[in-house]
Amino acid sequence: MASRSPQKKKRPPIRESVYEHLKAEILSGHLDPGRKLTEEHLAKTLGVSRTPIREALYKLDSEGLIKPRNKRGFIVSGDSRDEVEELFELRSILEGYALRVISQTISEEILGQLKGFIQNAEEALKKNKIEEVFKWNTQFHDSLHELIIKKARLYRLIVNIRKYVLRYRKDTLRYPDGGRRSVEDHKKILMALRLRDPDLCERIMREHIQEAREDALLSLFEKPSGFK
Amino acid sequence: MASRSPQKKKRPPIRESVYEHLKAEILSGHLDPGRKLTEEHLAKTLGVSRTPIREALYKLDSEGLIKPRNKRGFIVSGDSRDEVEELFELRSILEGYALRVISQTISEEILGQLKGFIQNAEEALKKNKIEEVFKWNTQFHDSLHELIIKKARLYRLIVNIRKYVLRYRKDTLRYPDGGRRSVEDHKKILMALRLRDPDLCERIMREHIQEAREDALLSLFEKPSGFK
DNA sequence: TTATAAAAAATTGGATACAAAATGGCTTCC
DNA sequence: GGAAGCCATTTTGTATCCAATTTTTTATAA
Repeated sequence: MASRSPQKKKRPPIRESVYEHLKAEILSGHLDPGRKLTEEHLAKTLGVSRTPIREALYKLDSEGLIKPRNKRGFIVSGDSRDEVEELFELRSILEGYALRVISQTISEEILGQLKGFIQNAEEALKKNKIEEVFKWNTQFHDSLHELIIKKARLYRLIVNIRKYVLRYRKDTLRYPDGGRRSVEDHKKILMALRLRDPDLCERIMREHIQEAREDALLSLFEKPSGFK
Repeated sequence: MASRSPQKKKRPPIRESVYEHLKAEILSGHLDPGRKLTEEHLAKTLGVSRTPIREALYKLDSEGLIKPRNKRGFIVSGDSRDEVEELFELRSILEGYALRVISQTISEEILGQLKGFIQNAEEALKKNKIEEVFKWNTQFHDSLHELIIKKARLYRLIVNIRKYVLRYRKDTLRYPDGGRRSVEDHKKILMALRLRDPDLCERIMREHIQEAREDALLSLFEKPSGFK
């Protein structure tokens, strides 16, 4: 144990920093859809060589965040209405099934935690603190996801998609009634979990996410004025 | 018209050939799980530079077919029992939902085609031509998948996972009754589609794939003798 | 002015070169 | 004999270089 260095002196590879950076830029909306990404430009901007840039771009491509244009670099994927719809649809399938599984194993303790998150969100709602509502709602979902971490692929899929659509959800809550309905849904989910009824759980979660989908589509594609 | 070349003289990139090659090797079982893959060795073996090798390896990693070992290259992912179970579980979720969607839009013409595939499989079954049964069963599923090609992400997910587990399915049919049961299931699926009952469709497809899962697990982890 | 074609510029794909990190074996000391 | 430390080897990570391809620009002619 003398030779084992106590602290890990591993620098993360540059390609990963680049990947995280670009991903954050895209998901935050800082890089608009349609934006052209060329290897050399990125390399110069970020001060690294093209090699790690390329590897990051390929990874982003495989996740669908950017699209290759034959030999003309990449562009940031636009979110067409259809694509957004499909993302929410996928979420509803996967998280619906996840809740079915969870309903069969969840403990009283976790149920209590979930109840707490809902109450917190409800209080924040009364005070009209939208950010807080969002925070507690996120906590609610994250806690559920943790319960299926053993199903690694399902978990990864859900978390990835969720990250991807997160940017749409914040707006959603701002819509009149959006926050309240969201909290109501979570109550229903909790109830279904308490009943430990797998079919009901799956159906309710699907409905919940489909509802979020409608709100997201509304806020995305039917903005009153200056969009994009 | 002089400048426009009549035939596309696009060579596919080497990284894709490498990717396809390695993927095939892994899925066919030619590369055993646990096998070590180093960039340089692969480069020398395949006669290309490390660059396309790396890009292929990263892609395989993102699909879970190989795993990075800190700084010690990659190894071919083993399929633990849990992982195989989860793959089939995911398939059952996704394809179940896909069938639900399909049931609402499928045409009489396609229904006729599906019926044909089933009959072909049935005849092959009578003649004990396992390869043929497998072929027609695959055709049956592929035809269904084509119907959701518009939902690009769902389609890609399904096709990818299906490719991944394909290697287990061939064995499955060899099991006594495996082929017959499979064809019976397809008949049930067709019936549910004819009824255009979304709930029934989803449930039946899930059951069908869960059944295939059981067979695969049996053939994988309870082989009578010399395995691996 | 417009269309066409050739040349120039930009950009990716692949190969190679070099540096850093990790492992494995070897030596040495107790 | 065993353990600790050091050196050589292996292998990845990044940069740079060259070739191929595509786009854009420019020049020329109708």
